[in-house]
Amino acid sequence: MGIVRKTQSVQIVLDEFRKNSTAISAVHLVTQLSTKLNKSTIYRILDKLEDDGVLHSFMGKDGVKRYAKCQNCNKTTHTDNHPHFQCTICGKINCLQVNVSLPDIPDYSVTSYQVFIQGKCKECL
Amino acid sequence: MGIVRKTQSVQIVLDEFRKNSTAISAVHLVTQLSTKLNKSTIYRILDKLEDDGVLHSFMGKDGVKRYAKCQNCNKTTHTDNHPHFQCTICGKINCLQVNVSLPDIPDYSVTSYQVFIQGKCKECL
DNA sequence: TCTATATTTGCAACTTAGTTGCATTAACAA
DNA sequence: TTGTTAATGCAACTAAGTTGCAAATATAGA
Repeated sequence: MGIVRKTQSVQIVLDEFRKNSTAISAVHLVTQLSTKLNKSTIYRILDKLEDDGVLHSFMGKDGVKRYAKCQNCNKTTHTDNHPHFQCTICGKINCLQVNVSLPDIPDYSVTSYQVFIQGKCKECL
Repeated sequence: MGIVRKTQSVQIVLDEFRKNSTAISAVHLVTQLSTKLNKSTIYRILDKLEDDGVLHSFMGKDGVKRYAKCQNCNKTTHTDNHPHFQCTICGKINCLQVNVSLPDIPDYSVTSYQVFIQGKCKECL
């Protein structure tokens, strides 16, 4: 359904993404905000913010869902063909501002794709 | 530690991958083989087969771990820069025999990456 | 500003994927 | 054939995420 009311809870969640440019896991937010917000509330807000195109989500190799701010997305158009990069040293996940293009794939019609990269980030190199 | 004994249980699990060329989720195997094998056994065998390079694993958008046969992998070298394709109609996930290459990424050193594609497969088009 | 209404929140209980410790069973080398 | 060691089953557990419902709160309209 998306966000319909600008509640305090929504502001608190959004503040975390303003502070932090890296992707944040749902679990991390739940523990981080445990004194301010309830678990269910956080999951529900994240869902709605994703609906609205404010955030986008992806699964980590660990099976934990992560969210990051969308750059140029809204409710109808979501451009998420940018890769996510996880540093194997510090663990941080960032959205990369590069476009990965796929080769031609016979017998399949592609509608969307995600790229997940592992390696070392500038700080850890 | 990898597989050290060719037990019946290992054969039963491998048979499922012989029957099926698509990726299989851990949960699916657990229910499929519930009369023959215990849940823990299946998870442990999958882990070991992945260790040995017989299978490779990846996370679905649903947070469920899936496994597929490796083509040219062994314990030491694992080449998994082939994409996984999930059909949005039939839900099946296949390994594509195409190589996706990444553009040059400044400030990062890449060690591995995964590509996950959604769309329609030949059968469902 | 006040009020009615519909959305949002907190809570507790639940679901589901995956893990662990331990006693028993089964491979397999000698 | 047997002793050793890995593999298995079981039951209990963990951790991420979901759900139903009653109470709280944002907001449109009076």
